[in-house]
Amino acid sequence: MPFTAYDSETCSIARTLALVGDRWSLLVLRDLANGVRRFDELAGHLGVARTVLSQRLARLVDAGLVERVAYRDNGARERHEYRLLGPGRELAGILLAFLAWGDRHLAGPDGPPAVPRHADCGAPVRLVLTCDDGHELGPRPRLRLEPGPGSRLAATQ
Amino acid sequence: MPFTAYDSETCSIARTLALVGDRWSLLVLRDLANGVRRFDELAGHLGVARTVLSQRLARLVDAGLVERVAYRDNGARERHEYRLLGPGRELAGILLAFLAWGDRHLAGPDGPPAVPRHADCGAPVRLVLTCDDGHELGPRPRLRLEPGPGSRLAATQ
DNA sequence: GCCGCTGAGTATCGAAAGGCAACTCAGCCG
DNA sequence: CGGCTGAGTTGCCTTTCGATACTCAGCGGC
Repeated sequence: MPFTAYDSETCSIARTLALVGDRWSLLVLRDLANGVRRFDELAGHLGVARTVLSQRLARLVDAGLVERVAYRDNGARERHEYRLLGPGRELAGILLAFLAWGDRHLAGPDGPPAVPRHADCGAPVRLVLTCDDGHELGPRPRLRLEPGPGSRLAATQ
Repeated sequence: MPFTAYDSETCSIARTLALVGDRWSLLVLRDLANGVRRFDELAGHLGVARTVLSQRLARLVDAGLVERVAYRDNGARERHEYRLLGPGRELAGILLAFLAWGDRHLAGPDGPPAVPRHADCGAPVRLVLTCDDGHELGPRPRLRLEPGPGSRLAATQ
């Protein structure tokens, strides 16, 4: 059965991309993961249009990746900030994969612009690809997607 | 120094997103990694507009992730297909990270729609996050991006 | 008590990107 | 010679994006 026999949109890659696969969502999540929490800070740092930021945050809140939390600065009026929830924090793997690839292929001669570290021990962090037989796969793994229990056949063709 | 002091676009995450961070590029790469190589097959399976597919393939070829190779079916005229190059195959980590997240959070009750396997031994494959001190970080790692040698300060502010 | 400031958005409008359908183009086959 | 097929390109329309301007709520100063 060729790969094209399976519905493209059912795949978890496609579903996840539909949620966060635009130009800005992952950058918003990156900033949230690094302590940038307020609307104007996000807009200023990312350079995203405020309308778009507003929509993206609403979508992320809706999907349960982010929560909107009230706060109050020293005698200022109550405002809201955005914080990662558990599912949002689990996106770290995606962000690290982007980071690692960019470091290998798009970094300038000075080296990587940013290094991810374990917040608890301070050591650099890396993603490792292993298979259940215990092989460690290198950076260019040969692998194949096979249909799982939730697979569906493509509607057309 | 707060995270916002560093230029958002210099980050490898931002650079990689600028290259493949749209609705379709990663799906094209997913299909290429699974043996779908021809323009019409890709267009049909993904449901992407042919114009957009054409642009995306051109960009991927340009960036060196994909090559355009001539082939000839039994006595048909020469045509071209698209194949992953090394840097394109290295995107597997990104695809697997999307897949894993989607399986955890967006899969239906039937389970994951697709399972990634090591092409050599057939065993399922997974991404593991470790730090250089040997800790294995769980699915919700607490980590922080710190400036690396190639970091740059933000232009404004 | 009014004024203006600030953070956090919405409104509006032109520009860019995406999608659909129709057209082109090259060569093989009958 | 005319049609078929794979691989795009062209044109047109719709949706999304981005920039600027406006709103809104409350606090602090005067």
